[in-house]
Amino acid sequence: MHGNERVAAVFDQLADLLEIEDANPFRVRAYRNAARTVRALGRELSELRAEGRDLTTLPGIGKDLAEKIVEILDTGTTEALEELHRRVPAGLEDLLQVPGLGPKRVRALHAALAIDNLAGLREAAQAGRLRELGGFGAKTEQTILEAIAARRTEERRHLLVDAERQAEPLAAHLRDLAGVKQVVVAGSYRRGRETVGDLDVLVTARRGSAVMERFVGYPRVERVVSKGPTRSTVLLAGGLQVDLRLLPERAFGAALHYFTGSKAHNIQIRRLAQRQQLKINEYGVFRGDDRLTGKTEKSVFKAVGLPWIAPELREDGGEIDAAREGRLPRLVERRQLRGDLHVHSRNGDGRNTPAELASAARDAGLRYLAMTDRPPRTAGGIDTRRLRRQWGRIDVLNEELEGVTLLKGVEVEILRDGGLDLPDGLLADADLVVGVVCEDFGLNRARQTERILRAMDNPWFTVLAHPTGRLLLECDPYDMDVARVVRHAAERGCFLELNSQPRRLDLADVYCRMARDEGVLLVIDSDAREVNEIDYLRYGVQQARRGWLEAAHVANTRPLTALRKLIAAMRP
DNA sequence: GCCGTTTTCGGCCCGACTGTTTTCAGTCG
Repeated sequence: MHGNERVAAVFDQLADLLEIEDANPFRVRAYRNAARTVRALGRELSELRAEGRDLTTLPGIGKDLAEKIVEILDTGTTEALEELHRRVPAGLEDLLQVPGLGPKRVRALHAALAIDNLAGLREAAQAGRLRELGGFGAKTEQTILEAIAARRTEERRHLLVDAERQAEPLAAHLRDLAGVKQVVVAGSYRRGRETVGDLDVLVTARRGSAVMERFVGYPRVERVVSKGPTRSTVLLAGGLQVDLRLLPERAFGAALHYFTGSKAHNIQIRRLAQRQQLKINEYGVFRGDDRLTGKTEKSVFKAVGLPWIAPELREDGGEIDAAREGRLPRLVERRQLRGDLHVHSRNGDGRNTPAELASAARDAGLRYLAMTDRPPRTAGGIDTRRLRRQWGRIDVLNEELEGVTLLKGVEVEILRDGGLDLPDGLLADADLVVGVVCEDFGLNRARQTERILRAMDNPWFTVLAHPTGRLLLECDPYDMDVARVVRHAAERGCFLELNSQPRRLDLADVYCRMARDEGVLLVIDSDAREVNEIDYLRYGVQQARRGWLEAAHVANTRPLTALRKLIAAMRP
């Protein structure tokens, strides 16, 4: 662990330990807020520091935390944490991760039974000693044992695409019940985050509808965590947790806003309301005891003098100021994409022919599509004759195709030293060249950055595909100075890709926004291996929206002639 | 510990559900 993540982890640890010590809850929250700020930063703290930037200008970071950041960057920890660790055993932090155990109970366990780790907790629960403690009973003991047995001690996140495959059938199941009016999945799912922790389902229905029964009776429900008249929680097979909230119709908008979040966005909106003597909660907008509105989300924003803000922007990333000043972005939409510049056919590691892909692309509303297979390596080197043959066939195909044009592309590997593994003579004959890193992820930051910069300097280089190499929930991005790569792309005039594969979504939202700010054009590509994956473009678009991108910032919203001009301008 | 166009001190979100209370504390989101 390094850099920002290390800083955030130390702050989270400080928050946990302080909470166990019963410190001022607002002080605890300050640490958690700071951890979140650091994770969402999009820039390396070490770089900001090197640039002499005042860290206290970051939201939620004051003098004290700025000093601690510097200390953690230098030493990996902070004296405050070491000091706390001398008083609070490290194992207590693990206990906090057990569902149902919060700081109060952890402290009680430690004080009364000297329990300071998970093993000790399990032993005491099995021996039936927990129930002797005030506030604990046989049921709690049982729940704790089950949680430890199932290793349900840490939260798991799920890819947006996986969550969608659970959410949509569940929503349909609820809509099928007579009396149900609206079913919306809110939360980070609605904001289009690349991974989601759980689903928040909001439902309005006629009085007396058996919504909760319908919900907990859904066939994929594995366990009912809680069930009440307005709120229930279940765990689906596969581990996704779903909260359902049954709402009165007049509060639907307020609840939709509240449960869409993000938390940080909501706090800012409520603060704005407070200044106008208003109170906003999930039931509506209030002045004193008078309920002013709440039926629609738009009415909630309007009550605090703002236009409706797209869910993708609600991360407390400046969207409220932008809304107030009338400079919210006109976010890119899926229907504005006219092409896809990164697709694999049967000539590479895809499953369909170029003709099949072309017709699928046309059906998906696209006007151009680049075949970007990678020429196979053979014993005698790289087989470029096959690629040339494919390009020849594309010329023939384009004669026959109507409504869509195929482009002659190629995916080329960026070598360890930043060279490209195909000769310039071949690249020059392609309509576009997509560069990828597929080996040597472990280079150090300086070398990895230099490698990418050098590759971009090749005169035929067009797009840096999946620029940071991350695989969500599987593999962290390789260590690279993204800010420098973005600036270099701006100088060089080449594109950066936003890869729409749901496990990539690379570039991440914060870097999309950085690219936008630096004047770099992005390309939203499907990287499809089969016709169905062209649909993945919608995930890319949603991620782009989270990065504040408008159609003007996305190269493949341009007509083909305009796109060709952009590419020509990059070339000698 | 942070923050400030009502404040440099005094705020900082709060309601639902569970399991344990015998009228509510703790946890969670």
